[in-house]
Amino acid sequence: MNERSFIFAVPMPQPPQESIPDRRTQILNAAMICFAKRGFHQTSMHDISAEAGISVGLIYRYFENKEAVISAMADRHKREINEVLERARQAPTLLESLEILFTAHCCENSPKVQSAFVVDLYAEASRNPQVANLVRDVLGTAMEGVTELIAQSPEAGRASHNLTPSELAELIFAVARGMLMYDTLQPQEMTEGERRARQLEVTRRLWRLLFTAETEPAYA
Amino acid sequence: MNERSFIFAVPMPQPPQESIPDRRTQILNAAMICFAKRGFHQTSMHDISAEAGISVGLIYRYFENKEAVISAMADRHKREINEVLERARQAPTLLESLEILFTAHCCENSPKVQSAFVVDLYAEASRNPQVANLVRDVLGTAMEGVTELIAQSPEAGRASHNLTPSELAELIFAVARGMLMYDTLQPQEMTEGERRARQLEVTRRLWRLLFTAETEPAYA
Amino acid sequence: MNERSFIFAVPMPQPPQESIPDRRTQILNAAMICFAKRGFHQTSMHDISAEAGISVGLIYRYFENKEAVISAMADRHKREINEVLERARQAPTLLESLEILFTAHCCENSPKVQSAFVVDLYAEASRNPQVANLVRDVLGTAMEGVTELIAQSPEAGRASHNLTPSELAELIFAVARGMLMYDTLQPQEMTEGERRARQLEVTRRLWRLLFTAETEPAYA
Amino acid sequence: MNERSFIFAVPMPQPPQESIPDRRTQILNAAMICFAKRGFHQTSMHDISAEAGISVGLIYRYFENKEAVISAMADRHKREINEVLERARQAPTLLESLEILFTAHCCENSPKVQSAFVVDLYAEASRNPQVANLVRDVLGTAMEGVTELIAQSPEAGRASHNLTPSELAELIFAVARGMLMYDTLQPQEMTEGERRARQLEVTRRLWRLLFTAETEPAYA
DNA sequence: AATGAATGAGGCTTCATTCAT
DNA sequence: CATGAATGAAGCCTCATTCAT
Repeated sequence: MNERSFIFAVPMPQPPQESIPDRRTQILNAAMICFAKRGFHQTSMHDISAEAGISVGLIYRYFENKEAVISAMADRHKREINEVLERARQAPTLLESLEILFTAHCCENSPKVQSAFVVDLYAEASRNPQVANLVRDVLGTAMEGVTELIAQSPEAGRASHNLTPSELAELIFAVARGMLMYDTLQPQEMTEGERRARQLEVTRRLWRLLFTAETEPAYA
Repeated sequence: MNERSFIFAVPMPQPPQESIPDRRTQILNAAMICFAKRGFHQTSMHDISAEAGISVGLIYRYFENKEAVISAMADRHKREINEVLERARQAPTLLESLEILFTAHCCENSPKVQSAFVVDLYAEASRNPQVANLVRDVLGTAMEGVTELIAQSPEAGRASHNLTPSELAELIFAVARGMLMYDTLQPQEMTEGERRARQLEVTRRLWRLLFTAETEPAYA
Repeated sequence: MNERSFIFAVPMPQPPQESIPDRRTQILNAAMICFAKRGFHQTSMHDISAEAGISVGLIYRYFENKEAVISAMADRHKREINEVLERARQAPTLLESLEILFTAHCCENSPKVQSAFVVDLYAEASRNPQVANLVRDVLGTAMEGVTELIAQSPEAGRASHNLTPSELAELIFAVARGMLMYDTLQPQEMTEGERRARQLEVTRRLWRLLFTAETEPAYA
Repeated sequence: MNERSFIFAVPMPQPPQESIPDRRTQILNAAMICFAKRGFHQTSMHDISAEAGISVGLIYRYFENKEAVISAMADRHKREINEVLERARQAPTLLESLEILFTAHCCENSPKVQSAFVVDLYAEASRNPQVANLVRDVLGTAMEGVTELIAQSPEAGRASHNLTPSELAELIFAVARGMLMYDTLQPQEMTEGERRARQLEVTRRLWRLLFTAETEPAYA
């Protein structure tokens, strides 16, 4: 949850934050698994407590109610996206940045963003304005970040189209969301790697299109 | 499965089903409104019956259970997409075909496909294999249709990229799904027209990119 | 619930209102028994449903929630008190009127007012303003009725004190409430008759005091 | 049961218990506030601990369970009533004695007897025999005390009725309880003073009636 | 065909009570 | 002595489903 602490916790004996994740995190991890597996509203508080290996009542010491768990989850999602964005910024090329950004949902270590969860989150957004605001906010931040990355990247300058960075970002995000939605249809047995490959295949095709100087590459 | 038709359809080919929508249709219309408004699992059978103006029990005469209503809904969605695809095929240009195809979800007359419903459907697909199969099937058919349209279209030939029709269709559908997901975030007060415009704006940008001969527009 | 209907329903074949008390009444009867036995907040919805011989869910077809059952109960109590008041008005003497009025809570046929219930109602009134209003209203009506009865009764005129009818009513009601509260301490095995006798004994002593012309009776 | 005293009370007889109210008292004070505000069964152990400013667990060090808190509360109530009775005995006239006795519930310093609590106590008595016994005991003692006061008072002798001291006490207590019950209906904003005045007004009317020689006041 | 009363399992939440620290 | 995290039973309420009318 706070990878940042690695920077400061170097000489410390036992960094308890890492080894014993606090209860909220434990519960949110369990909730994410359940939500991804069954959806928000199909997940019972008992499901979460069982997944977390604690009693039902204990959840209520850390969250006011089920709604609050969903909100906290959405909130954490926001923070995670921001972290991913941060990492994406540090990639050497635009393409690599985008690959980091758009495969976070299927290749991160276990209890991270999962496509089913994100699709559910959008579905929820359509009826819960609070969730809608949050998702819009996440999306806005991420889009700004990418827009900026594009504006600064040398590839974008050489492109053959006349779309603005912002328009490009919009297209890129649309394709990413579309592929994430598509991911939902893949049999659950598919490995993370396969999912990731499938996503990248299509996405790469798009940005090759967007950020390639001219027709030359293919038959040059 | 229009039970009515057994009674009336003896001598005549097939007239009354359309004018007097049968109970199943009436129920599915009501269900679509509820599903779009509240989601599958937030919608109670009572909600549907109230929306349809009938009793709860009556729904069970036409559908085995709630699950069956969702399946039938998905099924109808499939048929509707196929109809839209048929209409799309008859458009004079590829661009127009695509516009027909990709705004069905926001500009059709009332109880038709709605973005929240489709997003929910994908979410459902991720946990219900039957729904997943159905959605995959719909998607497959539609993609084949579009692939074919592209293959036959003159614009595609003049394009500056070297993507196959199938790859292009994949990209197009990804963007469409992505924009549909985005639609979910729009305030509910937005009119159908505004939604449609928003969707098309981005989508058009994509195909202008895909189907335009050169940086300098085709007519230069 | 509507004894009044006797007036109109004379020639009818089968007066269904009486023989099959409607569900609300059935539930309220059960609730009264439970409330008297265990108190409002110790009574579970399951207790009520079991006492009524129906399922828990059914209660919710007739009452929005538990609170609503309590309110309806209080409301019915109000109507019952008004009926008792009506009967009391028709008694030949003031004393008899008062006896009717103040023994209703312990001598009526089964699911009627019970002292534990009334005491609980007052306790509830102290924290639920809605209940407080209702109780105040009942009390106000009853006090007005009694004040009027006193004002019109010949006994009151001959009394040796100089208290107004309203002051007398206030005293009478205070004693009645006090004895009702006392009733709460009686072992539950005590019969209705014994309870009634106990109440009357003290109450009679009061009004003999209030409505007797002079000291003469005792040692005349 | 002041465990503290074991530590300090070795040489001295019994001084510190009073100045530093022990934990039990602190808890009971908090409980009284909660019980009066919400009723026994609406009050959670957490409510009490919060009101007392201690942890929940600590309550269990001093009371076996919630039931025991209620019992102890009732017990303390008994002792308090006895204290009041003692003070009442020392008043110069019967009227003054009674005034002391019957306004204890609304004019004492903070965490003392409160009408809502007493009404709840009687309600509880109707279903908990142990509480019933205790209340009966309190009442019996108080009544005996008052009966004795009446028997010894010169006013009682001059009265115009022929009721025995015991019968008079019974009437007086009934009115007092009745007014306490009535107090429950008063808006919570009413000050202690107003409540007290309201109570006394009616009660005084009664004893003026009981202890006045004649229609023409005693001094005519 | 149609109704809607009825059921009861199951979900959310609270709370008395225990116990490791 | 004191804390408050933890448990789990129990209460309120909803809802899919059935069935007599």
